[in-house]
Parts: sequence; structure tokens; C-alpha cells
Amino acid sequence: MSTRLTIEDVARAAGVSRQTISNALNAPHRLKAETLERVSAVIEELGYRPDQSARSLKSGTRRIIAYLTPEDDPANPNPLMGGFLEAVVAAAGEVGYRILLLRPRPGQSQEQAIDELVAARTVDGFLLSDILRDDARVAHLAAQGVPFAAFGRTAPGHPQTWVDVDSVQAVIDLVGLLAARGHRRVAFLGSSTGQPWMDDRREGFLAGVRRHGMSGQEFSVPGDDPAGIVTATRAMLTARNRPTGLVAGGDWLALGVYAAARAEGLEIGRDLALVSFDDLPVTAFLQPALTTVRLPLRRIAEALVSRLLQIVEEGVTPQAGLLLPGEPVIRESLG
Amino acid sequence: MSTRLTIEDVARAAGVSRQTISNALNAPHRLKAETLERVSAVIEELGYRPDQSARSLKSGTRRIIAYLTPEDDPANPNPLMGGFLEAVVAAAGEVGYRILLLRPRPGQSQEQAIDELVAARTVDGFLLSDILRDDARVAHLAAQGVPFAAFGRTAPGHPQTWVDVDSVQAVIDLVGLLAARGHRRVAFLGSSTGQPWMDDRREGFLAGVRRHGMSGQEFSVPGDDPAGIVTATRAMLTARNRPTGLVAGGDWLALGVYAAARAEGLEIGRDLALVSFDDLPVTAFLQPALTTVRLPLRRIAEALVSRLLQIVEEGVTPQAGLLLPGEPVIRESLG
DNA sequence: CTGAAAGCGCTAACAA
DNA sequence: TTGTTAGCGCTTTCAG
Repeated sequence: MSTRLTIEDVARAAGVSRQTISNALNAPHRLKAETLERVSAVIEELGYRPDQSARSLKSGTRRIIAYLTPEDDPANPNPLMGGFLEAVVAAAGEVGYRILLLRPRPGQSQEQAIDELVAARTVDGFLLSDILRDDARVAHLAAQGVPFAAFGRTAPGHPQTWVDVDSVQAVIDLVGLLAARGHRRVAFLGSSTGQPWMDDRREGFLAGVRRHGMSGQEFSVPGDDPAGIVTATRAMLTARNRPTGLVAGGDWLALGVYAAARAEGLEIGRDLALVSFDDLPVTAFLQPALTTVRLPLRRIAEALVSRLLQIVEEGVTPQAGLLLPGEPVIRESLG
Repeated sequence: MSTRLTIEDVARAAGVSRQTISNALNAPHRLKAETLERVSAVIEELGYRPDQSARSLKSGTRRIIAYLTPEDDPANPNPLMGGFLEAVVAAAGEVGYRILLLRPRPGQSQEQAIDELVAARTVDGFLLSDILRDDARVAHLAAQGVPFAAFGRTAPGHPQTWVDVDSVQAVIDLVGLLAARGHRRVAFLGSSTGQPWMDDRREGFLAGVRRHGMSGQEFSVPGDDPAGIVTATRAMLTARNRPTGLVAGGDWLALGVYAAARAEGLEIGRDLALVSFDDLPVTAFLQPALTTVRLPLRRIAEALVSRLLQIVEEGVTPQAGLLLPGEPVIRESLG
């Protein structure tokens, strides 16, 4: 029974003009304390909230942020998506914004989907993730001068509103852990699907290997389907001179390493030290427990929202990206 | 540089009055074919989209649906969330609606969060999931007469806009598969966290056991943390007269069964037939592959959106819920 | 079939 | 400090 309560109704109920109601909500300092209190009580009691459309029409601001959700392979949906969204929604809600999900319709490009929302002035800005080195969406948003913030580094010519995890450093640290345990022959298992973060992790591996004077090999699986990962890993584990320490480019790959090790009769944590990245919840079932790096999703989300709103509300574009440390979680797979 | 294109600009560019533009968009049949074509071309070329706020203010409709996201335990986020959201966003986008994510702020109840959005008239309706038998959110929305649709059955007194998976039947079928392979001593492994869908699966198990005259035991793990699941399962597997066939209440539990079986030196698919529910992508790493039931997320999402929009746009509340079949996926764990 | 006028609910500029 | 006036961009009457 939403009785379509308007500012007028509230004004009448409180015995003041509608301006006073508006002021109570938007410029409380202009009201006499006594009036403010009385009016606020009425607003509260009636449960009045200004109509968002009317307010937006007037102010030009929507208090809505679009999140361009990544294309999610149904066979391998990102298991961290739920947690990331939760963090983003919470961070935005904290400052009075809501999150709108955006996905291109079939046959529509991501840029077109963006344009549609911009033209209809439905949102104040955009949040992006899974940024590519040369990201068309970023280029497009930057060219249009539309406010956005990105989870993942954007190219130098573009607005530096990004937030990212310092994967390079995190993996260097992982390699350091292997070195400290005496491993000399180590390997990196990555996927060659071309994601920049995988490249960063690989780069961290190489830097770590160099720093510790280890012998480091790289292995790459072509896609991210489990069967392929297991096959590739088994091949790696049966090669002569197999590594004693292995850095997986992500927990999804590490899952394959457990399966492969089992198939080859190798015991992780004893025959093979394994470290990884992502801290997927499902790895809690692995035996022995997986050493990995947790992504600081809450901090990422907060930083993204705060950077975006700096542009939207204050017109200030941050001049440098923000690199957040990963959180190493040491467990038994390290040996 | 969004030049804030208004209907007036487009009218001028096309050499017609602004009404004609509005008509071209909202009542094309009123225009002469030739005019419509010419005007549409201009609209297209300029990339004009009516301001959503202005349109909403006038029409009272927002073309936005709120999805009240379930509280996601960070330690065990629902891995299907990403896929479900994707499906919902796609289904809504197909008919010109967008999805807004809603989560209560700290200290705020879900009902309050709903009220806030309703009062501000930010959305046209709500989508809910993880419905409880006696769901306060459902009661609240129904009492306010706010349009909503639910993934999960709502109580009889409430609007029957729900869509659900027929878990009972699906599990009966699973038990049938075990019976056909000669299993007589079977068990159900559930969690006692009180979710209705777990009860449905349990009920399906009992019905199946009855139908096939089998001996069926029930086991329950208190929470959903992996360690607890594995411990409980091991206890079950080491009891004398252990079951030869096991129905897990969900893949998350099945993951624990694999771990427990391994620890006990039992081979799934040979020493123990295992069937489950959900088809989590991560189970693709399991050896042998898990027999389970896939949730028809796309169909669920489409049905939810279509039912909700029937209420919103046509004022028609469906008189009965919709029960969709699960999709059994037979793999080697069945034996 | 197209043009003029009114108003959705709100806020910001001004007047009292 | 409060009340009055105008107008955000659009759609929807109603005349032409």
C-alpha cells in the first residue's frame, strides 16, 4: 500500500512549507534546531524518503554506480565474484550509493552497453574489473570523460583510478618461502589465457627465482578446464628433474596440481612444495592445506568506491594507482 | 564529453517538434512511416536516449529491479552466485530492465533496507533468493503490496510468485539410480543449518528409500565448514554396516566425502557410490567425476523476471509457483 | 498525424 | 530562518 508520500504531504503533516522539509534533509544547518527536530520527527514517523527520480532529475546525480560484470564462463565462474560484489555493495552502501549490474545484451559490445547507460544518465560512474593491458572499455570511458575506477592497472595514458593487488611482490615472497626451505629447483604453473594478473604472477616468480639464484622453469596450460590442467601438470611432474617446489598461478590451477600429484603418487608438502594465489574457499577441503595468497577484497572495494566518488563528487582524479599487498596464508602444502 | 543531449536538441536536429521525438520512441505507430524512419535515423545518429530520471519521474516506472543478495559467509561464499546473477542480469536485460544489488547497511534489517528503496521509489520490484519457510522479507513485501518474485517457495498465504527447483523429485531420481545398481543400504548426508532446500533433499531421499524398500540412514553435519564435514563423514564411513550408496545434500558436502573416503582408503565409485546436488564447477577436479544434479539457473532467472514483470507491468500476480526439474548429470562416482 | 501546454516531485535561487 | 517561484527532461493530455 505505498501511498506515494510526497514532500507536500510531509510539509502539511508538520505544519511547515515544503521547503522546510527539503532543507531539513539537504541543508539542516539552515533550520532552527527546534524546528529541525520537530520536522525530522515527522519525516521519521512517516518514513518519508525523497523520490529518487525527482531528486536525480533536479540534481543530475543518481547515487548509483554501475559495475560492468566480467563475462563469466558458466563452466568456470569466478568463485570470488560473490565475495567481491558483497564487498563492493557494502563499500558503496556505506556512502549512500547503490550498485547496478551491467552486462551487454547479446550482440551488443561492452562499449555500447556503457554508452546506453551514460546516455540515459542512469548512473554516476562505472566500476570495472579484470582489466586488460589494452582495455577497450577503459579507453572508451576515458575518451568520453565518464568517471570510472578499475580493479586492475590501466594503461599510462588513461586515468589512474585503478586499484590492484601487488601480485608481483606477493609471488616474490612466495618464492622466498620456498628458498628458505631449501628448494633450488622450482617451477611456475600458469595458464596462457593472456590475463595480465597471470603475467604479473609469472613476473614475480621470475624475479624471485633470480633473486635467490634458483633454477626456475615455466609451464603453461592452454585453457582453464580441469582436465587440461591435470594433464599438463602430470606431464610436468613426470619429467625427469621435476621441480621440488611449485608456484601455481592461482588456486584453480593448484586444484589440478593436487589431482595430478595424487595420480602420480606424490605427496604434496613432502615430495612437492606447493604455493598458490587467490585463497578460494573450496581449497579448505584440500589435504594438506594449501599455502596461498588471499586477495584483500574489502580493501579493494573500498578503495575503488572511494576513488570513483572522488571523481564523481569532487571532480578530482587520483594521479596514481593504488597497489595493495596480498595476504599470504601459510599452510602445510609448503612443507 | 557528454554534451547532455536532450529531446529538444534532437527535435531541432530533425526539424520536428519534441513531441514527435517522444512519439517515435514511445508510440511509433502514431507517426507516418516516412517521418518515423527519418526521425529514428537522427536519434540513432546522435545516440539519443531519454534521461531515465525524467522518464521515471513522469511515468512512475524505473525499469530497475532490486536483488536482495543473501548474506554471504566470506568463508563459504555461494559459488553459484556469480552464475545466478549473470542469468538474472541477462534475463532482465532482455526485457529492458536492470538489476540493482541491495544489502542492508550494518545495523539495518533487510526489511528496513527494502523500505528505504521502496520509499525512494528507486526500483519497480524485488527479487529474493534463499527463501526460508517463514521468511520475514516475504511477509514484509507481501504486507506492503510491493511486487516481488522469489527463488524458493513462499508460504501459502503469500503471493505465489516463486520459482523453485524440484529437489524432492530430483533426489528421488538419484535414489532410483542407486537402487537400479543394486544398492540396499544407503544414507543421506545433510547439513543441519536449517535451509528449506536441504529439507527438501532429505525428504526426497526418504521418499526414494521408501519407494525402493531400501534401508536408509540420515547423517547430519552441524555447520558447513570443511573440517567438520570431513570429520562427520569419516565417522559415518567407519561405522560398521556403512552404507554402500550415499546421497550428499550438496556438492559442498560431497567434497568432504571425497576427502573422507580418501582418508579411509575407500574408493568412490567402487567402495561407495556417491550422488549429489548442485554441480559446482569445482567438482570437475574430482576423481572419479561426481554424479550430481545441475540447477537450471537460466530458466530460473527467466521465470523469476517474467513473473515479477507480470505483476509490475500488468498487475497480474501468478496464482501458483513454478517448479523446475533439476538436470541430473551422471558421472563415474555413481559406480 | 503533429504542435502547444501542463505537470511528475524535487531543490536552488531568491524574496519576505 | 522560512515561504515563494521556477524549472530539471520528459510524457501525456488536448487542440489543431
